[in-house]
Amino acid sequence: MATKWSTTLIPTARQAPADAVVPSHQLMLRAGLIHKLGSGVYTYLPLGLRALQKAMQIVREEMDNAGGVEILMPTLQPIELWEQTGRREAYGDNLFVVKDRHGRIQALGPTHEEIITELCGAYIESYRDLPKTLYQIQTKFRDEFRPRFGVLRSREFQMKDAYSFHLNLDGPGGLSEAYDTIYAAYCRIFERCGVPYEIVEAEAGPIGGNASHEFMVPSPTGEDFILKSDKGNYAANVEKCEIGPRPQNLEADPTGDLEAVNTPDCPGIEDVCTFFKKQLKTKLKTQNMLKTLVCKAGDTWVIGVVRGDHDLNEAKLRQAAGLGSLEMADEKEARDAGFAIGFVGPHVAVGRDDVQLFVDPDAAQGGFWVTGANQVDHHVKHFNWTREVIAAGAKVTVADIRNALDGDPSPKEDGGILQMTKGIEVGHVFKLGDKYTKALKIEVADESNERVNPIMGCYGIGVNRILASAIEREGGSDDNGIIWPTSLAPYQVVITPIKYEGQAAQVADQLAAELEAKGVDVLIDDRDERPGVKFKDADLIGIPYRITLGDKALAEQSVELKARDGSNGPKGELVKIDAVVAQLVDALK
RNA sequence: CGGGGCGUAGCUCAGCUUGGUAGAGCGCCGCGUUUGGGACGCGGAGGCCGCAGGUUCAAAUCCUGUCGCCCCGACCA
Repeated sequence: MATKWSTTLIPTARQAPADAVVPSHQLMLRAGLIHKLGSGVYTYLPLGLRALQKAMQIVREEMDNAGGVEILMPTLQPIELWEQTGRREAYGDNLFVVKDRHGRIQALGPTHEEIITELCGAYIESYRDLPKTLYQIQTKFRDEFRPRFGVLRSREFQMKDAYSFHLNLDGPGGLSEAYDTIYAAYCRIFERCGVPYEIVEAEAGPIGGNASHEFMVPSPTGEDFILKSDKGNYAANVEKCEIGPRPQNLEADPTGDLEAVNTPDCPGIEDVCTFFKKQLKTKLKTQNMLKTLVCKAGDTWVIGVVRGDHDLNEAKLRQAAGLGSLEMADEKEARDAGFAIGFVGPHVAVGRDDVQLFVDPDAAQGGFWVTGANQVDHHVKHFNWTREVIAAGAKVTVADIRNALDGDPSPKEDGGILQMTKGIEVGHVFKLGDKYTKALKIEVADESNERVNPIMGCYGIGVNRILASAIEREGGSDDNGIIWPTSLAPYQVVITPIKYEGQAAQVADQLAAELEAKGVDVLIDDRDERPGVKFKDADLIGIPYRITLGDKALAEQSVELKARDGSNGPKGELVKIDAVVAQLVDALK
């Protein structure tokens, strides 16, 4: 049955609440798709739910096509599982934790690797049971430090998460095969949803190599930074993006004698520059400073040096050091170990055999450098690599350890230049390896009856982000409101009688029934409102086609058909009543 | 968690500096006139001025605390 506007709940608004700052958020509120209950928590109203369900159904169909089987796992998860995999710690405050009446602690699932792995352990015993791909579409909870942009970063959201289990990485039934299959399914999903997307390489994790890709919808409101080569053959998240070869020169001559400068209370790069300008009346640019970051891996200190205006990429540093894990050092611990945090310079490595020193090519240069003096409240100027570090007996390794920037050379070494854009992450595929099966001690018997940990892949899609990005996309909205892709639109057609009575009401009901019989979702605006209000609302909620029933057209046995995207002209076209259903069904294919 | 800002009608906001009967526009209800792109007139409803203390004869307004929300930043499978 077609829905009558008067019976459903579509609270449209002329103005968006002041809270909303990005287009999709404002329009989802104004069009009555969602209602905010608290920070990062939203009710899906009828229109929003219908659009969400359309997206879910597309995801479901394509996951099924890709060989996935649907299950539904609990939101409430025993904290012990999270402790066993070390992720209670790793997830930290982002994990919602609740205590039940018996004092047992549970996590509200932000993702389900632990749970699916436990499930695998319960029922999958032999290589004969593999491979297996299971998925669910479910509400996830993350205690985001900063929810924002409406449903783009909320604390409670809909996610499709899939997990596959395998004995091997390669070959038939291997992880890579499932990965490629789901990768292809994702392409179909986003195509069907009508959202433009780009696939970028993402941080690979334990397996390394090409083990992770993100599906991004290009948008200025995206929170992820993507770099693309202008040659079109490379795209990566900034977390992962490699930079092509850059010249280095550690042997350059000093610019002067090393000189200490008293820089009280200036631990940061900006602080020092400001201090130089205000107190010393000397101009100092951030790119003339060396940023020296202290990281720790086990008993070894790993020090990364990048130019003051660059950002250290911890994953790159970890790889350069050949380590499995690495983190920024605890400040107190580092101080106790003799690092003047905030005032560290590369020459701190001199005479210490518990320190590995790495420098980014852009920082491995001659010229005028200011850096920490390895003494609180002091910096040095005229720092020189050869004199201060190499001749002093410390070893330094030059490596790509900083985040890529707009204009950097492409790692493909083909003269390509990296360009930075922003994107909304709507999907992520990831080869996990045996991280979880190992941590939870899940084993299956292989062909020779050896007990082995299966390897896993995980594959996520942010379903409500699909909706937001459909609105954020180029052409997803105009001054009048949303313009839905037909596949996601809550209704494909809205029938707008100028007055819902007499012949107009009859024709409206009849057309609605015929369209519904053909599988088209129809909304009838039966409200007693002025035509202008109905038109504005129809535009705002973004239904792809509007059939307008007015006296003049009806007198000619016709209706007006107007496409929301303007594709059949600003005024639409006149279509005979007995032809409009066929024409619409055709257009909606 | 650090910095900044905001909580007054369903929404957008004024009023606060200089304490003295709580306001506008939109929305809502009633009546009438209207009826092809967010109509008009008249009449109305609706607020513990986020909450709790304090100062004062008197607090939306000043002070303290607290909660909520937003923005920027650090952080982030």
